[in-house]
Amino acid sequence: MRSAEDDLTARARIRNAALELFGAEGVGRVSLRAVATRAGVSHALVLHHFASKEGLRQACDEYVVSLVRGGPEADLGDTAGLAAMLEAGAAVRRYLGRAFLDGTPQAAALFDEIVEATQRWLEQGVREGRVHPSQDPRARAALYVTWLLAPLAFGEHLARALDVPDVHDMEAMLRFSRAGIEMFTRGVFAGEDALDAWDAIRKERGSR
Amino acid sequence: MRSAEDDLTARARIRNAALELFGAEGVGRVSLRAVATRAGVSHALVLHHFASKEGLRQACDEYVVSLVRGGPEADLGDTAGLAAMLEAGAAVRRYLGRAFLDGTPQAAALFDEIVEATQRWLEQGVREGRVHPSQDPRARAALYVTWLLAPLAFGEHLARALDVPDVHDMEAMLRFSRAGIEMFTRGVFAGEDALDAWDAIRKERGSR
DNA sequence: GCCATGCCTGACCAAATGGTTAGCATGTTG
DNA sequence: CAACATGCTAACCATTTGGTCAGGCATGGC
Repeated sequence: MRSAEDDLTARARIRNAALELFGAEGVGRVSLRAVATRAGVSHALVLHHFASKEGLRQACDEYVVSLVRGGPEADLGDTAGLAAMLEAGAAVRRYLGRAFLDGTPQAAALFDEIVEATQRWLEQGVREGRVHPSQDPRARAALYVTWLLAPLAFGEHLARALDVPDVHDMEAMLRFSRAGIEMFTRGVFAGEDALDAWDAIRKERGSR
Repeated sequence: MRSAEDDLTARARIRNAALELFGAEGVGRVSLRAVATRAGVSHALVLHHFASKEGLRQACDEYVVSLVRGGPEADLGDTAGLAAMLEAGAAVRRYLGRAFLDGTPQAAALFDEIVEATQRWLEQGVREGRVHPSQDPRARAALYVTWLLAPLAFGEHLARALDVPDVHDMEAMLRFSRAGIEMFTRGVFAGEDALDAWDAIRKERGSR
């Protein structure tokens, strides 16, 4: 791993080091010195390249987001575009999870893009009869994306619940993606009770 | 709000202040001094009561978790137990999201509990015919919980996608919970294609 | 009155932090 | 060769940080 890192420019090495540390500990708990040490450079060089800690953080954001964008946006079909995100290294995933929680502008933009693409994809599916229509396509797309992204934030706990070392072991992914597809295909609830209950609440509130 | 806070013990006031700040900014970026100022006490008192920053953080964890546990665990039916979590103040929600991401022991234990209760509840539903059976009940329960918890981590983005100021406005909750129930009731995909595709991948991998 | 106890603070400390500056190599270009 | 940009560092700085300590100020029991 080190040997693979050695031929990267110092700038890239610093960015990678920051990515790992920020992802693992949270931006606030990581000092520029720690980043520098991990990248094998002086802490002044970090500032030289990124001007400030905030600058470094933004660079990380942009880099990660560009990693996820990767291919053409149009192929965000199914879990495809999202898969790229989930297949990234553990460090990148943790970083992304934090970026979403912190609500950095880049993460927000990325989220919006994904929702947009997903909504188009779902509506395309509706037209082709592969996807059920929804009363509120926008809300469904947003929530759908949220669900697909959820393992980013809860991966560690998911892994523990499934009793695997890492959610992104192929074995684990297969297992819980199966559960996900199952729910997306057949739903969870057998009857319409929950929907009816919701409608009742809606009506009650509407009449107040 | 101040007047409501005034009659709390200083210890509680400090804890609440920490909760808000930690949730909003992340533990690493919040200083004990900032917490003290917000609570209207000296920063020495924070240490006096909680011994260290880590102590304060643990106290927050325990408090938040106790809030969520609230009622008897058995009534974690449907979204009930989870609703408590989602209905908590924005600050508590953000804090929880961070706690899950950071993987604090208390958060991990809470997650495990919820998964356990949810699995029992789902299996009960299966026996009563209200819930579809699953090939892998454990994985389904874990993923289901993850999905219900997802708004904790992505609430801000969800709100933006739905164009509401806060995901927990009643209006917004009704809207996206409807979408969720829709998906949980009817699924998303109309055919079994995705399931078949998964089985194909499974078979291919298994034969390698 | 007086001492004990619990809540609370100001002053202090060593360490760490983000950031600046001057300067050292190492090319590269005229 | 001189001039100059580039990548990099050591030394330094002001500020902030988590944490300690001695003591103030109530309250209440004796």
